[in-house]
Amino acid sequence: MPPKQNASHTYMEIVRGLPLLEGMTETEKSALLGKGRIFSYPRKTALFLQGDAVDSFYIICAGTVQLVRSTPDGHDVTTGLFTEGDALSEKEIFTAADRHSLSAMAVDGVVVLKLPAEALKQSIASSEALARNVLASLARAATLAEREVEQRVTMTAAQMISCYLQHMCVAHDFKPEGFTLPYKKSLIASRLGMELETFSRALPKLREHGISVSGPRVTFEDFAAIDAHACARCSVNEFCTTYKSLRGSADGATAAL
Amino acid sequence: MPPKQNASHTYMEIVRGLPLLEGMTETEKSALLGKGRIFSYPRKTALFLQGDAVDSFYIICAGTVQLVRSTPDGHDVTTGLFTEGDALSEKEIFTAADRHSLSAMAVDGVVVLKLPAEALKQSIASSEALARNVLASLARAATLAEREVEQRVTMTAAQMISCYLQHMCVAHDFKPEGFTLPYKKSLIASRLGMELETFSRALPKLREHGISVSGPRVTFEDFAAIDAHACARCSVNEFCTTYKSLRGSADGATAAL
DNA sequence: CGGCGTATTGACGCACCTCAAGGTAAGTGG
DNA sequence: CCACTTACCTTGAGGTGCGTCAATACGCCG
Repeated sequence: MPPKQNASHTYMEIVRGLPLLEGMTETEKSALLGKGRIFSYPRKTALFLQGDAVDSFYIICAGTVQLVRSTPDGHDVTTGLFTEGDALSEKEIFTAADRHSLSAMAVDGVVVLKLPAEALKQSIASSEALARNVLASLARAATLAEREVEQRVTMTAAQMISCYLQHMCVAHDFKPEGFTLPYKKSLIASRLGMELETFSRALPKLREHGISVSGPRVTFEDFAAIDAHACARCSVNEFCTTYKSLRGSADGATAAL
Repeated sequence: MPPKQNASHTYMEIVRGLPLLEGMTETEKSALLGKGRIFSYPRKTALFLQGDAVDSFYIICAGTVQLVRSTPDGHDVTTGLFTEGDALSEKEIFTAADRHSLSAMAVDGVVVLKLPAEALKQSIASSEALARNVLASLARAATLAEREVEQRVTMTAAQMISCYLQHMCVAHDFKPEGFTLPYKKSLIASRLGMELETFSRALPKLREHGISVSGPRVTFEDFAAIDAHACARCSVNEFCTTYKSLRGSADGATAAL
């Protein structure tokens, strides 16, 4: 199923503003982005599949993409969820892997800017700013992945969920007083490397640790309890620092509940 | 305990030949390496500790370094083992993290070339070849870390050990017909994120899957069984491809046993 | 010899997986 | 409008792999 092409210009504007391109001159940006085109993928379709040639670089303009590996015994592992502003397959391009070892599936309707891998490589050679940004982005990805390994070893399911919800709250700029899960629970469970049943069973336990979840609705109720349960072990938690200032008022709000 | 300084020149020559510096001119190499100095660290001492400032880049000339995170509840997780030719703390330098979140411990006597982080950044800006190499190295690190997450989700302890031994065999250029473990078993277990007891108990099971381990001695006995047990699930396995040619003769050897 | 670091082995508990049976909620067709 | 389906989630019962604690064995060196 060939992806539909989309002529919209607004997406290009979104892309131009991304941190990944920060510091590049407008001419440099144009030189790079001019070589790309906007594509859209409907729900459940693949941007690329395990085994496909690595020839493109993707920047997500809208929607959510899931990276999945299908193991020979039929199990699927979601290795990452990416949304607006994220880039895809940088790693593969720079490791000089010629085939994808993961599939990228559109979780919902997805719009991407698709660039030839060569174009990215050329721009990196000519733009020092881009090189710096890509380096930083890869380094960040590597660090995050390493932390995930750690977490899986040291934390229980409930703690991982707690961490993930906090992370999500910051990343999507949700209000800690209450927000709705942006993905299906099964998708989140898969992302966290656990079974849906385990995920489901862990949610009620979270209430004892300061987070209440009913249906798709999440509320952070007791910041101190959240901290004690998960933050202390989770080193990647922007939540703690991000909402440190909030915490005074949030405690007040909790008292008022 | 301040690290001893070592005046040896031969280490510099090792470093000059590393893939990481491949493609740089001799002048570029000298400009970069001239800013570094050789240090040696005795067994059990720290190159840097969790919380230290990120100010240096390390290239290991000899020995083995263990990256560990100490969790608040006293558990240690080894996130990586690095040896001659590997680089340390690239990730931290390029994520612009100002503090180390892991400690680096010398497993045995370790000799490193220590460079100021700034020197590396400058050289990257001026040498396109170096920029490419560092990009590739980070991308590779990120990919490997992601694979590890996957493995931890999908594989049993025995399978992870099998994969690790195969990987080790290739990385250290050991003979598959028999080699001696280069690290203590407790270190390997820690690296694989499992308890020593679990590791110990898994070893006898490996015999049924084509790998026999007695004491520190490892022998790959049945390539087909190894494949069936671990390779099919382990996507990072250079072993399979590396020894594909060997396999015919190895099968012969197995038959002869 | 005794002490020390390292590895093996056993018994037990817990966290998670697996299979299976409801239970909602939204969409579909008559 | 209501039965029916489908997708998604919850809940229960039972199994298993790994962690934990504890006892024991092995190799090394003083």
